[in-house]
Amino acid sequence: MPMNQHFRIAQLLKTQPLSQTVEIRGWVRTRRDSKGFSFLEVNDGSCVANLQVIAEESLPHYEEEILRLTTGCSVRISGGLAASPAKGQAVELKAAEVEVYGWADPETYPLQKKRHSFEFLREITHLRPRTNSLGAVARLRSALSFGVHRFFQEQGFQYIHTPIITTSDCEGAGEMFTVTTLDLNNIPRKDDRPDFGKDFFGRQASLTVSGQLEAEIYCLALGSVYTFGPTFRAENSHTSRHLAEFWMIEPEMAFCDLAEDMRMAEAFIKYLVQYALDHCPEEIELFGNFVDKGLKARLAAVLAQDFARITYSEAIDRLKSCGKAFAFPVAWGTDLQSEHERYLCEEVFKRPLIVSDYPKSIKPFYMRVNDDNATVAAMDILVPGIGEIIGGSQREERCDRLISRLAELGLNQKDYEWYLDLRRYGTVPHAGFGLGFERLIQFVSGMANIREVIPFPRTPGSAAL
RNA sequence: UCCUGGGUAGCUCAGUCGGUAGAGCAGGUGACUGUUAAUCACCCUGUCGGGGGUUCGAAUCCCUCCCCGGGAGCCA
Repeated sequence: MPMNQHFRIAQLLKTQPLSQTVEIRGWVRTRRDSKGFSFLEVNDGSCVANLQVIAEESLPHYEEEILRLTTGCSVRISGGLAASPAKGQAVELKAAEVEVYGWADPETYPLQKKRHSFEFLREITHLRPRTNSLGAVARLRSALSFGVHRFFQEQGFQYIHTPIITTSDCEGAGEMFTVTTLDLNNIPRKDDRPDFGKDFFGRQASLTVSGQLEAEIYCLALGSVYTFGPTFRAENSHTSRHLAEFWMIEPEMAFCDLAEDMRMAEAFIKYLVQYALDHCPEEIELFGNFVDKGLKARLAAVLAQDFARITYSEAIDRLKSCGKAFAFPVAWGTDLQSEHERYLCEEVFKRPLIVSDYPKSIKPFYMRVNDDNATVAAMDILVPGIGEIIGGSQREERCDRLISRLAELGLNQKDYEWYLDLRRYGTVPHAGFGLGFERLIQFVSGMANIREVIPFPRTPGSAAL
């Protein structure tokens, strides 16, 4: 029994302490009346299942209170747990006492005893976790968060808190949100531009788009590290897989090359899928039944097979020779388009796919240049239905190569001196990747829209609560 | 930002050729019932996204604005 003196329904259903007096606290999902008594379905958020409560008419306030209970009312109920005589549940609670904490006027309470569209539920951000599906997502998210930490802790990684407010731009990651305390009605200017010298930090600061560069610092001191925190992109993206605020996991490993990076990433995803199946079987069952019929088979397939692997150059050859007409032309040196990735991942390989060794011209400065001097040691992991879920690379550890890459890309070396120091002093081969946590939850749950897998989605034009 | 589909009852939607609106679910009342998406009967609910225009007459046609979904780009 937990410290707060009442049973959680999840535990109750698991242990089934028959003929004991127990007390539950939760919210009424539905009420059905029968001759002489009522059935109450109570959910306390601990699991998908409700507990069926039998409330006899002999209970005090039966007419005035119990017969008025509707979806959403909060209650405390104590009584004896008994085997249920009817099908549908193993046990039920014979109420001896029912106390109503709060009513929920059925005329105005938005949640009804029926299925709602996810679009509608998005409009009631503050009530949607009370539904079966969004509650299940919340539990899955919590479990997977813990699973992330467990994986890395088991592997000897250290958890690093990289800054949320940053003054370094992880080039190529996307548009940044500026953090400022300047008076927006009267912005000080210098040389016809805002004078960030007068701002809070004495320079322009932003919300982080990636903790990678900072994680490298600790990687090159502690060996293997990871970050897990909020990340912000000010892109005007209107899709089912982009958020302006999302959570990213970024491991960074010293003495590690791209091959090992890919092995680690594959093992990580498989670990989390297995973790979800082990710790959230009822939630996965629910998603499989109501959200995505093919979910369970797909997750099983992910665990059973190795991820497919292909280099960028091989991918280009494959796309060119497949005879399929694409809206965007296929040419070496240009980025793979969504349709190309989907074709390879969903039609050719039909499983997660790792594409590696992209042209250096389309990748950021920090990726390690391969011996061909044309490609870099980068990799993306694509999964069916979602697309890119991981992007990673071996980092350029050779100081002279890094300096020439900065110059090639027209970046100011002065801004990266600290980063270059990591190569000047005791440099080591190292690699890492970034996993979009919400995309992972989408993949594991089958939820089609990323706005359903984060409690409070932030997208262009929308930041409720 | 571009392409595309939408906005009608609390929710999900239908609405023909332009003639001021309907179903299912939810809700209310009653009946029945160890029920479990309960069942049956009856009842209630509308600024048809906003504004403008065409017309005798607009949910329907035209213009415009707002909002939402899906796709693309960008990426995780």
